[in-house]
Amino acid sequence: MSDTIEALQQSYLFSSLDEVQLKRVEQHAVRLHLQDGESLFEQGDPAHRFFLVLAGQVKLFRLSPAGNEKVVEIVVPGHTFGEALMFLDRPHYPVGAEALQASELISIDADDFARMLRSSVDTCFVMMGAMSQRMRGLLHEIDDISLHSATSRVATYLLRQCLPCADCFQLPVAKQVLASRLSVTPETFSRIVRNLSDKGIIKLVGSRVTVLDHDALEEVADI
Amino acid sequence: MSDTIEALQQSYLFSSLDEVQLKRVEQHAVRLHLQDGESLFEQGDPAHRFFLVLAGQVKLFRLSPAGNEKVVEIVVPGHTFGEALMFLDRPHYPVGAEALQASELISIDADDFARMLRSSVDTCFVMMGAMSQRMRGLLHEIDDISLHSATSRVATYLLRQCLPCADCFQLPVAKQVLASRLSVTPETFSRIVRNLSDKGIIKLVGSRVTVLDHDALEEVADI
DNA sequence: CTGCCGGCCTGACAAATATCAAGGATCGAT
DNA sequence: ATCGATCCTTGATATTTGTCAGGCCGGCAG
Repeated sequence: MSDTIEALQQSYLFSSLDEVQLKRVEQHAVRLHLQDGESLFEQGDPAHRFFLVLAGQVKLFRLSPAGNEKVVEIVVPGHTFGEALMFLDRPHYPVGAEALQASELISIDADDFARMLRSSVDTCFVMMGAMSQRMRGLLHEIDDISLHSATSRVATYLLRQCLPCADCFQLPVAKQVLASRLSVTPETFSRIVRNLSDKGIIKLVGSRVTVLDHDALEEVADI
Repeated sequence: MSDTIEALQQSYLFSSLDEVQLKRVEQHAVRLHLQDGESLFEQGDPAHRFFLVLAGQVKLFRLSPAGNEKVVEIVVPGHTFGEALMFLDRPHYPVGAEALQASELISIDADDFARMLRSSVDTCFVMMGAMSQRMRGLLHEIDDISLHSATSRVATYLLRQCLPCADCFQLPVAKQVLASRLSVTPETFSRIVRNLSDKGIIKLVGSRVTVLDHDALEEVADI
């Protein structure tokens, strides 16, 4: 079995497809490599393809008219992006995409995939489940931005990151990118982190974070 | 043909269903009436049903731990809400819902509708299109909140509202609700509107808005 | 080694927005 | 018409966060 098919199968979006369908997807799929900092598409470009990340990191971001950038999502290996657009009439990417590291992607033709979807209700349901979850995520973000302070957002983020490991982890991206993801300026991010350090709630060395006082951090997060 | 079926047919979500399917949906559908201010469900309630608004207005909102409220959407007749949840595992409403006026709704059983969806790929596609659009809306809102000032948001809202009619319209909801929808406090909303009035860009009498200087408003909106 | 560059931190300051408190308008019910 | 409740507006003040400018540090090329 081809490399590409194997990679596809491991992503939940394609998990309900049978052999024939997968082969068909593969025929319209293209592998591509992005260098660190390379742009994949710009906000507003017509959207004929969607993507699966195999390795690396890709940031999705919106630009303000003034040129400010808000990172909406950081896509990591195993995840897809842009697939929800194929159900719109004349789809355009609502965000820009740029690699944060050297990255490997598979790019899939949207029209062909949509045609194929018509023969797999199961995959439609997988798709709808995925979209529903993403909507929940977006809603949560709106909630976060409009009902919580910058400090609370940073604290919440730190708590989430330290869930899997025991109170200690690496920030997965540059601080300025993270700051944008959390809708604060790099300066404010730096100050908030410093504040938490001063209070003995966390320790930060480079991009290595240690949560010292979990309860206090939850207090600040104001969940 | 029954009242309910007729109402369903007019909503895009059900537009691809045939007679039999519609009848089936109808059997699990319930009409309900809400009084002004009456709550439909609370944030966190298990979500077994979704809704179609026939008349009135329903606000969807999130609550912060401190009890602050952010209006996420104001649902008007012909539109559905809550349907995206049926693809999640153990769905809970991520928002609360409350009538802003006396309202008429149809409530539809989610599980039954989902079962029926399996026999109508067309409707799946309608559904996915709707979800995709809603995601675009949410993304736009994130953009709005994090990349634009309160003034810009208010101006943008006013511009959108005056698109259909010629520079003159009624605010569809109480100002405090609108303020929350735009993620500002009622006080700030009031001040912004006053500011625009003082500059001769708009005129506001009660809830009747007249846009006097369209260009200037676009300037402020900073689209 | 040395100097440069990018990312990050810090301080002083400015701006936007929220908060608190009070007064005024509006509308429906009596 | 009057009363009361609710919504809206306004002013004074506080807070949060952003902006600008400069300095620091670490990695990398010369």
